[in-house]
Amino acid sequence: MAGARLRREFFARTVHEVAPELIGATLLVDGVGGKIVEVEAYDQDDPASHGFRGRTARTASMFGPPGHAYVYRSYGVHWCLNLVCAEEGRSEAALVRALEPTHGLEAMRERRGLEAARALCSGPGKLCQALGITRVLDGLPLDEAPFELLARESKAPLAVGPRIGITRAVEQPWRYGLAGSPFLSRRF
DNA sequence: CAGTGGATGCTCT
DNA sequence: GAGCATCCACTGT
Repeated sequence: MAGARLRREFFARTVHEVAPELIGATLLVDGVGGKIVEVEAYDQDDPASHGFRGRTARTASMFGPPGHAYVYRSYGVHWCLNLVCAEEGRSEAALVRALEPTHGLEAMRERRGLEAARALCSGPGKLCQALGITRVLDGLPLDEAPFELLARESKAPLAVGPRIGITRAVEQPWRYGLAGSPFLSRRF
C-alpha cells in the first residue's frame, strides 16, 4: 500500500528528480485519495510553466517553499494541484494529473456523480473535484492536515512522454506515469 | 472510436 | 480581450 510520510525535504530538489519518484506515492486529502499514477514537471526556464514569466499573485505559492501545494483554476472551471519543488524563490512544481482511487471511493463518487472508479481521478481537474481540492488549499504544507502524502513502497515501472494540453515546449518529455495503469488521463 | 465546441473565471497583455 | 497545465456532451463515422 503506502510507506512513510513524505517530508518536506523530499521536495527540496529539482522537480526533474522529484516528479518520477512521485509515481506510486499515495496522496490523500482528509483521508480521501489514492495512488499517484501520473504527474508532469514544470520548471523555472520552461515556457509552458506558470512561473516562467515571473512571480504573480496567482503563482506566489509556486515560488514559495517546497513541500507545499500550488492550486490554481484551469479554464475557469476546474482546479489543478501542483506539488512545489526546489528551493524557495525558484518556481518548480509537479502537476498531479491522475490517481488510482484507493481511499474514500464513496466520497469521490458523491462529489463526481460517477460510478466508474477509472474515471474518478483520471485527470487534473477530475482528481481535484474528487478530493475536494480548491484554492483554500493553495500554499498549504503537504505534510500537515488535511494533506497526507505517503512514499511509494517499491519502485514503479515508469512511462515517460510529452506533456498534455500545453502549446509551448511541447517537445519536453516531462510527463511521467505508472506504466500500463488503467487510471491514467491518457495512454502514453 | 475521433473530432468539435461550450461552459466558465481569472490572469496577463 | 485573448488565452488558457480541462472536462463533458454531443456529433459523425
